[in-house]
Amino acid sequence: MAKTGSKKRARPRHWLVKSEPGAFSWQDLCDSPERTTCWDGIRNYQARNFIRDEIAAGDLMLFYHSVAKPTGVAGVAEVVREAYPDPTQFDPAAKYHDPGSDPDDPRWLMFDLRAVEELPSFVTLQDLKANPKLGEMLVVQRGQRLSIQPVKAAEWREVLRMGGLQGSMAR
DNA sequence: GCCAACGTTGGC
DNA sequence: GCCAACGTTGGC
Repeated sequence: MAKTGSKKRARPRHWLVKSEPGAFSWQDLCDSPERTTCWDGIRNYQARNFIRDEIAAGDLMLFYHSVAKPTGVAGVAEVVREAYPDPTQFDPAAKYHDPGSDPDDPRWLMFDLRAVEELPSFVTLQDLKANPKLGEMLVVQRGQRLSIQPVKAAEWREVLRMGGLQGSMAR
């Protein structure tokens, strides 16, 4: 596993995380102690590899509501603790229990996420799809199910602009 | 509720 | 290693 400090790319990087608001919404994040939660339950290898290899403390994330009316980006969150083992994989009672994961070499990782700022105006998926500058953004691609997606710097700026957020975070 | 797209599993 | 079957995601 990558150790802290081994993630050498320029910081901060930008991401998009999906959550079904019926299970955990942007408001739920804001209402959490310290406006922070652990992002557990990731059981997809590509997303796991992002957590393990690329997501670092200080990275910023668009908090996206999937399976919602409407779907779209609700706010900006910050990674406040990077990759550590997701304990639910070892809990037989947990939905995300994975009996195949070795406690000495955990298969699944999580991180901690803190709400930073709500977008003054919610940016819907429809809005994103309608913006030609975002034509290559992963979340607008058909069939894109990855629950943690990298976001390019230009896309990040554009989404924040659309949501009415200017300033330092929009760099 | 429908169904397209995708990821995983398991037989061979 | 192939690929059909299955389960899940997620927009509509």
